[in-house]
Amino acid sequence: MGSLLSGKPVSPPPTPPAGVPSLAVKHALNCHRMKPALFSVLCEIKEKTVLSIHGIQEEGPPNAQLMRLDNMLLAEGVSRPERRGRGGSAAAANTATPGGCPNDNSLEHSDYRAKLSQIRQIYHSELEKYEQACHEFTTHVTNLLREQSRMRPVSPKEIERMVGVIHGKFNAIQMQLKQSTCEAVMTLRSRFLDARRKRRNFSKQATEVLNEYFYSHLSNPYPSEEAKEELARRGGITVSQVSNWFGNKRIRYKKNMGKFQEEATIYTTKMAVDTTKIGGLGSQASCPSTPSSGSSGPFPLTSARDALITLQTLASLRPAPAGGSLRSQVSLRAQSKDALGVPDSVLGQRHRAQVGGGSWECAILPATSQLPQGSLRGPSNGEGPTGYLVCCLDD
DNA sequence: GTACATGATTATTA
DNA sequence: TAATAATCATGTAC
Repeated sequence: MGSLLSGKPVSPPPTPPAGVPSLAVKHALNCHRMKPALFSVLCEIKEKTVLSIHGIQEEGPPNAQLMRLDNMLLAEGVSRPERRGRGGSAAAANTATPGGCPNDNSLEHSDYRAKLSQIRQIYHSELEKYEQACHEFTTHVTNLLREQSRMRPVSPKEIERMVGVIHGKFNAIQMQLKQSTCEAVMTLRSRFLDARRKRRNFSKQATEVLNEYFYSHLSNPYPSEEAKEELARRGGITVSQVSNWFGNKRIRYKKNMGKFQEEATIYTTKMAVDTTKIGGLGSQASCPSTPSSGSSGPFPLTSARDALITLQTLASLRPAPAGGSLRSQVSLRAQSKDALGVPDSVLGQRHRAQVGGGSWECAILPATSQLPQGSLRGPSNGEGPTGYLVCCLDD
């Protein structure tokens, strides 16, 4: 019960104005002769009211949702202050990147960590603001009640209860903050996981490595596990991605071979040139080994492959060691343009490569083209060839 | 916005 | 169990 203040007779304010009563009014109230009696009545009413409210607002069991939120924020590393190590989810993300491009993982992880850190900072900053506001407001209300206790019965218990109410209100705000923080973390996590599932085009190098293998093993484009591992290593992708790629490629190639003919020619010619560049000796130096090289099945030997093999064989030849302007020309197996299965667009495209002291020039030329003096080209196969694969070796 | 390319996923098959 | 075929979902060029 609040202490009774000595009252003196005073006339009550006729119609209290809105807002805080003036000092004169306060003084008049304090000095009113009826104040003690009025005060005791007020105290009785207060006591009943407080008890009833207290009964209603009795603290229930710990808020399960709040506990869940707290646990989650703790698990996500948001509740804890900024630290150097990875958060729980970030650590989990580090170990769960199947099929993703390893080259991008660190970037993705750092991005994830940066965003998580941002969320953590915002959370702690807001939390601090709320705590400060709560403290200020509690102090303000407490002081106000203490001051009011001079005019009306305000027990310490009531002040305590009011503080509890204020804390409850601020806790509700805090819970909203925690909830929105959890949502932000969840969104971030789902985006991160989606990003790992998201399709990304392979790098040019990876595509080239895979295509080179595919077109150089067109008769049997089924790389062994070792070959897959090698291709994965060279392309900076995973073995399963290599498997996926070959699965897709085989099907799409079979479905529409015409569409891939130009690509096949480009790669076979490129491969031939590359082979000569590295001084290949007939081996498929730039390609991982193939498990078998059968020519039957759904991928029959194509003319392009024939051409490649021939070129690779040619690569084993060397310019004449003797000085001078010896010009060696080598003929390839005769192939008509149609038999080669090349589109007109690649006719005439030349590819040069340095080999030792000389250079190769490979091209698929129209049958009618003027070849350099001494050049050899595939003899006519009697079917009216319209193009030849030609390779000249200069000294 | 649309069409096409392409990597990934899934159900089926040998 | 690996390959195939169909399909999904996203990237990219126009």
